[in-house]
Amino acid sequence: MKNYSRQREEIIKVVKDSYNHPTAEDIYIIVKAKNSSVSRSTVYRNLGVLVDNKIINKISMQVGPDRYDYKREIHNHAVCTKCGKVFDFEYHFNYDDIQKEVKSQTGIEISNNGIALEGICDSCKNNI
Amino acid sequence: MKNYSRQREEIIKVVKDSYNHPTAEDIYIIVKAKNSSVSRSTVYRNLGVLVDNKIINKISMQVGPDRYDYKREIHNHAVCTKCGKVFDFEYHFNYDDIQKEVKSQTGIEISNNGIALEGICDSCKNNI
DNA sequence: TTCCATGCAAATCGTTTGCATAAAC
DNA sequence: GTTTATGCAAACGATTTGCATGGAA
Repeated sequence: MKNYSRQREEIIKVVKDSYNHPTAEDIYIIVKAKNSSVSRSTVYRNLGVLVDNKIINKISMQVGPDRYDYKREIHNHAVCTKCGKVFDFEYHFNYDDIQKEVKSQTGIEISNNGIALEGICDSCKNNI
Repeated sequence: MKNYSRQREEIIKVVKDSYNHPTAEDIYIIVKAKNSSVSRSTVYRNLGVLVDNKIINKISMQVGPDRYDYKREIHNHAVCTKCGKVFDFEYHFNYDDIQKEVKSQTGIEISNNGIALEGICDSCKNNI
């Protein structure tokens, strides 16, 4: 990350303070509401930079726009493939062992971000 | 799934015969090449139906279009977040226990599709 | 003869890009 | 003063939709 900018600071703060896996648009709205001017492209550009610098995670979705998550302790995600809601959950995966296995079988060096699983949430299951 | 159609049959066959996690566009090209006429919308519509009917899986990507995978034995995916390539790998996760934990912590009923992990593949790591 | 699926083109959604201006260092 | 970031609007890629037509039960 090169130059400081007010916008970038604001964006980081918003993601850090959001515990609900906001979308780029969510973040844009919140930053604007704080009477700080930003443009959508600045939000997208900075989210990209922050992901590259491993300050935040990007969660890609089966439905709807991508979501972002500030990196704290490792935790896992359960994503609803109907409505796109994201929940955190705890589970003791053996990350080191998994990492080693994946590396040897596929060559992929997995990022230690927790594991994302998919399914259908309660309210989606009932509202059909 | 309601009515049979030649196009749907072709699409299923193509996904079943592809072991490289094709995109909707890939599938469209292949079906057309078999001199069967299809439109892109038919491909997208049928892929949606097939996912809903749990005949195929949809893999959502951090980069590039979604990919599809015919459902066979359970296996896991390792996805490169730079180039979007998808690799299969084997690992003995305790799916039942994970499923139970996720359900009780989040309310999400996870689909038994294997687990997808993300990272950077060998060739992307070297080409920077 | 009703219902469902197709094909086309237009529309939509999320995101990226080019370019001129402004701010950081 | 050179580099890097911004804002705007336009472009883009992937996917969805409306509507008229064709095929299946």
